[in-house]
Amino acid sequence: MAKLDFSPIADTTRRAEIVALLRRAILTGQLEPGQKLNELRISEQMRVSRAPLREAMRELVQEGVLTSIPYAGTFVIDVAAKDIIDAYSLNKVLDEFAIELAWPQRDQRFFDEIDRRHEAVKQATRALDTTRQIETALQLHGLIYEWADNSVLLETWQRLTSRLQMYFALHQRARNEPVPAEDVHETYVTLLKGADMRAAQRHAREHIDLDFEELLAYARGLEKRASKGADRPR
Amino acid sequence: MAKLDFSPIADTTRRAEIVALLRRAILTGQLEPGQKLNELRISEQMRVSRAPLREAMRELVQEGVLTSIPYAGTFVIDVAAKDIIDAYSLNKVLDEFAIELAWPQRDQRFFDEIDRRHEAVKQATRALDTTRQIETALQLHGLIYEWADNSVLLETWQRLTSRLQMYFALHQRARNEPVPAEDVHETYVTLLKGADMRAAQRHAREHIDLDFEELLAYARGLEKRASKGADRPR
DNA sequence: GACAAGCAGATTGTCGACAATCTAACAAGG
DNA sequence: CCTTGTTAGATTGTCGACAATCTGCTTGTC
Repeated sequence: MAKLDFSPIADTTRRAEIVALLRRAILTGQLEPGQKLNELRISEQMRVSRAPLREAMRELVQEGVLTSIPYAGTFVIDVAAKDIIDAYSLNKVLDEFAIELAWPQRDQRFFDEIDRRHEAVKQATRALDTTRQIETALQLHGLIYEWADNSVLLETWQRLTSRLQMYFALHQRARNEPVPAEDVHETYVTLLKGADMRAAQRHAREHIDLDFEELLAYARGLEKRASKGADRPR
Repeated sequence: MAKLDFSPIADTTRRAEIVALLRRAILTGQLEPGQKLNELRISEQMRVSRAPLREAMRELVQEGVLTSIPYAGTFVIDVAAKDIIDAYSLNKVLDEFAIELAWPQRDQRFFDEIDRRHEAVKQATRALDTTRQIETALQLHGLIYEWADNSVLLETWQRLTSRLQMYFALHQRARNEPVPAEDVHETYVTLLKGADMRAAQRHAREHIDLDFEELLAYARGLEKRASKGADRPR
């Protein structure tokens, strides 16, 4: 028998598709922070009943990108500067741990995959597709978590990533500029392929801090105009 | 005006109550790993329709204590030795981080609270209430996370805690013995109140490793009899 | 004009019924 | 005997309607 391994077939429930649609809308910033999600309106737009929509929303609430107030509504989470700081500082700690775990696990497939993902980032950058650029950059970053062989860690990082992606998307949307054309991941990739684990860990920190400053500035801007804005939860 | 701060009123949705009921049943081991949750049966027992029950299940799936396979069912997660190892090793890293963050935040309320929680553990131990003992011990442990002032970290730890509580409960149930009467938390509490942060971090690691060995032995037992057992997902 | 009571509309939470899918048992064919 | 096709039963996924709750406006009273 040919040794071909099939990937699991796609989820065929409406719920799963709704989750994917909503998540995408939130993480790309099409749904703004604080915005209320009207069940009836969305269910009509998607041509779905409210039951699977509500279940999907429940998932996203637990995922941390939505927040729900009984009998009031479900809202996209608000983004405060503190949230971004918190997420980033935790991300640093997790990164260091992930690199440590993944380090001895690196194999040929790892090196192939890192190049593949790096290439995807560069391609998205050239195409000026900011949304895709964020996605691919996070996927590149996620490689060490996938190789760390710690399911809980991977899960944790994926949750964290949801928010990071959202923050970055909001940031990009806000400044409304073309993204940097140079390749900021070159060093990171090189170090991950190298022999000095400590160096890789150190760089992960510094590299993160780089983007962080910009993002934080944006978050501070958010703080200021937090009072106005219609549809917000109390 | 008297400066009295009211606590938020209780959630009044059936969904929230169902989540609490199910979570408790799972975390105390009343629902065994791998067991299937029949929606119709449970909804009839709880005198609730399937809609809020299903929403509750969706939350618990995202929380990581249930797993769902479309059109097949929702199951209590299986516990493998690797899962316990993964959870614990991540817990170590998070503990170190939490202590670091919480350290400068310690105030009188912190010291009062740590004593209060420590007392609760001792009381549960004296009462031979194993379930409560696990709960209170984890609450004591969670103090540093609450004081760390990092919402993402706290959230992450709470998710992790769900599983730890489940693992411990299963362990206790399996060995079916009275719990140790001595106070294993004495040193931990003392160190957290002290002045040497590094020592506290070091102890957190070692203390964890202590319980860990026992738990892991139990997990290995689980591995062996993994093949049999009826109601399991594939 | 200020304020409380009450009403109307909109929205969320819950329900019971129906549709889609899976599982297991059985029959038919090689 | 093994494999494949069929079918009945059980279970999950989805729907449309109703109940509970919230919000904002109006009304009446002082």
